[in-house]
Amino acid sequence: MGPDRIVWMSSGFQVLQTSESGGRRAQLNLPHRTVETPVFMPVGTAGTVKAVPQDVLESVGAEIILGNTYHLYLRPGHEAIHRMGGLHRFIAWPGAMLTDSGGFQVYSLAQLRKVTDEGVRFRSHLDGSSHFFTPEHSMDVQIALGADIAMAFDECTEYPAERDRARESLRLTMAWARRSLDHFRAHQHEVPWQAEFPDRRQSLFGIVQGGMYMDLRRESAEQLVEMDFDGYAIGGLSVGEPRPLTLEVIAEILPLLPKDKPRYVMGVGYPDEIEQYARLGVDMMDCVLPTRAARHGLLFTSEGRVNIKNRQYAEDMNPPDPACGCMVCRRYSRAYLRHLMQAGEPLAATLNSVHNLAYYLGIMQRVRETLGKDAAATGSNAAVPA
RNA sequence: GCACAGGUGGCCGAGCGGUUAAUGGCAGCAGACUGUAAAUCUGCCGCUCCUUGCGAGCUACGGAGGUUCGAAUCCUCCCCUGUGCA
Repeated sequence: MGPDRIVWMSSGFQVLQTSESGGRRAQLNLPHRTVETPVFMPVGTAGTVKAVPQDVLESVGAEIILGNTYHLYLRPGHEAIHRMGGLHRFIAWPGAMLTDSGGFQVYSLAQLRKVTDEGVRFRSHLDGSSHFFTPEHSMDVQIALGADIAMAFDECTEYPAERDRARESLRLTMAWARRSLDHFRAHQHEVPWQAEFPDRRQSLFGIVQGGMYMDLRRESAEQLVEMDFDGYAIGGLSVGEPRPLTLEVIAEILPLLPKDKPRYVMGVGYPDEIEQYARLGVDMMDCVLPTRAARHGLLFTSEGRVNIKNRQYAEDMNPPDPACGCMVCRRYSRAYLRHLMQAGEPLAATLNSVHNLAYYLGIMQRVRETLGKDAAATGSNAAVPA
């Protein structure tokens, strides 16, 4: 049995082909560009995919990158960015962007925050100053930044979490999802580029939580679908749980999400994981791993992981990945990359990151090709009106 | 030549009579990293052996002696380095 030919259409999302395993080849039409999915999104928290210039991101095939509400609010400030024309213009990135809501920081900055129903009080990791984030505030910041996609303000539940804790955390996330959506709908026209693209609109995605409790997860998905977001994310994964469990949650929840809207698994993963999830029907993923690991000397290659700092590469004049055609592998040797790491040269971070991103994006490219070989013909960069 | 100050494990540098194979830092070796408080963090880092253990032995704080139950730490002589004065 070949892949079925059912095509799902929605405002900004066209599913071109769906495979037997559930994987979808689709196009996501966003205000700043059309993104081919399944897609991997490099993380650019503070307005930069660390160590990689924007033009290089483009040349390795990045179509959409992330920014972070919390970090950009603290510095340089969302209002300043709005005054400068929005995040795209500020960072000179004409492609698509997505901003995370700050929900992950509720998790990662656990030592620096206090959560109440109303919102979260953070102590800035930069200067210790106090800041109160509510769903409404997160929306205001994300609208001011003006990414193509904003995320609901959620609480990324830690692992392990007792059932009561996960339920309470989910209750908060669901209430915040409602408030996020209401505030977003009332203010989404205030994006900095609205005058430039009057017929395009920013999207808001809801985030499924529920810890590792499948019934809570299901409940979360159902409630979010009821609220009718532009897309749906599965959050709270890869926070330390066993990998089979991650897969179980994804496989269980994906079918509950609308087929005609993008599905995004947040914060994953290793190369084999993103391929696996994409073939299962995940349309979007993001992860700091390719860039962070790169800065730490870990390269992902067709031959597996290569810790380029290892002595064995000291005089290895082979390319980092012989099977890779990226601009780094075409030009530089393992020996040189190791030398740059050893010497603490900033170029090491750049070259390693470029390779890893090229590798990740190459994986997704291949997955897209095998999911729908004839999909490209329908491709178009025209944005679809709301 | 005289006067000070010094000579500590690959390097820098603590220790100044006993939990010292010797604090730290760097360098080195390896590991971790999953909606970025991360160019970070963790482990190892004198030699040998094994029953791999808060194991055994050996060697070590410029050199040689000495004092002491015990010395990198105190004393004597010698060698060397830096600074100042001749």
